[in-house]
Amino acid sequence: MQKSSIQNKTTQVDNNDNTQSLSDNVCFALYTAGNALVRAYRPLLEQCDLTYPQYLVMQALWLNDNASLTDLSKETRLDLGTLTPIVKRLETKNLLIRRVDSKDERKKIIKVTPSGIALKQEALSLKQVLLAKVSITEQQIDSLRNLCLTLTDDLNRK
Amino acid sequence: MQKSSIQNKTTQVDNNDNTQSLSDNVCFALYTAGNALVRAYRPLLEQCDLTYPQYLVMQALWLNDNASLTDLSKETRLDLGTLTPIVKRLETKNLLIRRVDSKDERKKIIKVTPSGIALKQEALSLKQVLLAKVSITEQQIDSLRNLCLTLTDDLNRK
DNA sequence: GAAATATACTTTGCGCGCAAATTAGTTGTC
DNA sequence: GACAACTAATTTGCGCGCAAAGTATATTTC
Repeated sequence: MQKSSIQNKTTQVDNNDNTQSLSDNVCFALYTAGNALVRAYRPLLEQCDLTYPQYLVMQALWLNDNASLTDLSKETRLDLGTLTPIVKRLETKNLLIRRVDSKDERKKIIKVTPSGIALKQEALSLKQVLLAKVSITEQQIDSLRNLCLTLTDDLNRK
Repeated sequence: MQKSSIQNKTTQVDNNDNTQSLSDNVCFALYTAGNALVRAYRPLLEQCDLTYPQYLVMQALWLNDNASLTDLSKETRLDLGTLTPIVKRLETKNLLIRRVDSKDERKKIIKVTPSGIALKQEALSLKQVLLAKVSITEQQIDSLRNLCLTLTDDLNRK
């Protein structure tokens, strides 16, 4: 249920810190991998004129069009304050339109345009290009994915 | 050596995309976990008056003081253009000083101050607080760490 | 030893990511 | 139907993260 005692391997009282380099830290590894991912995606997504977060939003919409901003926020796990300007930029690129929900005028309904739909195939194929650079097995990728999802839920809890 | 053929499970030519939600993507999972990590660390690091990247830099220095900016950049995997302002902020917080290397006046040597050293114990203990929220086993954490490191190397290669 | 090349760091510009404050519309309570 | 409480989206402020351009010092080449 809870983490086991954290100081049973050394005689030092407080510093059970066997860290020799930052790479010994999950946190660092995770943080760095996230940065590397976005960096690696950048030149690929450039040909679609998208940033990675913009790409995420488009993916969410390709799966679930006509979502409200709040819906998108839940799906992408991005803050509303982050999402608003991203969606606005995608609108100026003509990939989606935002209209007020007539049933609830606080809500904005986001709808992909034909241009936005046209981008789908090309953009989604980039994932294969990226994964081709990766040496780990599909099983490991799956394991990585699940560990990340669990960790995210753990960290978001309370 | 290389990824196996990518279209042998479906009859569709191009869209072997069985994605039902963003969570089916490693990339999304990784990106989200990185964000969740920084978000979860924020309130903890607040009592040290550090951001997560600033914390990373301090950790690097606690392990290896008197490093040049380029050394720090390699250790933290952060761009020099990212690092410069971070280190400046840490200097205004009196946690480190920057001085020009007398042997090579292009280099800046970064040295932790006594205040910076005094922060070490408290700051490093925060990791336990964070990990206590996490439900995955130590083995899984280790596996996650290694997968992230491998992935990072893969993505940074070429 | 002057010119070309390389290296170390800084600056600029832009897009996040998010906490906090704000605006506007909706629902609940009386 | 007025007022309070809530919800949806926007705005503001700040610190990244990094590509690209700029500045200064070192090294190489001739």
